[in-house]
Amino acid sequence: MGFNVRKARYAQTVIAKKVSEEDELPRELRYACGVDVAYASDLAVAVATAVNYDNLNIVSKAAVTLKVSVPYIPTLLAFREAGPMIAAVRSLNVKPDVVLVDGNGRLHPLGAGIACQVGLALCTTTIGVAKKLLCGEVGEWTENQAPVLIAGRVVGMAIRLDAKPIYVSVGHKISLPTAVKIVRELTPKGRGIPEPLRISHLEASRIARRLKNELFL
DNA sequence: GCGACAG
DNA sequence: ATCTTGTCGC
Repeated sequence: MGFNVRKARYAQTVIAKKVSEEDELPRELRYACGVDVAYASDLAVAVATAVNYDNLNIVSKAAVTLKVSVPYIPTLLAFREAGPMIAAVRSLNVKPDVVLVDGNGRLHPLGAGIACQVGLALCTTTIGVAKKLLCGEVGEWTENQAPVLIAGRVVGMAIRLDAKPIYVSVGHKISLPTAVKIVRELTPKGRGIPEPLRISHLEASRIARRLKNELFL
């Protein structure tokens, strides 16, 4: 049972139409979450970290380990990592108001990155945060941010909180301006990435390394 | 056909 | 993403 690239691409065209770029967040944000995935051979370790929006203190952290068989194919990342990510967020003890996903949202060839897929599945507000540009061209920088365009359309924003820029895009139920604002508020000075994502990344890496040593993977 | 390509 | 120690720098 191999992975069907053609069907996956078709699914993305359907997903792209269902994404909402309207702000549908509560007035006051209480919990923000960050999800990331690390690997130990074919075992995907997804970690979701929920923090208090105001002080960034951790309120809940959940890890899920699942065997994955879908290969990593650029633009089709969601079919490999969305499942573990969704399971991790669902394992949290709190329901986050917004979920930051390690990867892109609308900043994708078909406007259906992993953040969109996770948002639709959880029916929650999501934001895509990538460390490297997948596609598109970076426009003119204004202050510390520049739009990312695909065929003249703004699909994301490159923002530099420190040295290297990160790429923010709409996942689901949020507008790009609001997404950028939230990413900035969740990124402490000196860190170049939102705190809940940084914590999830470190935790997932630690767990993956433990699995390799203990299970000889 | 050629080159690029989130994690 | 992962394979990998020490080392240069703030």
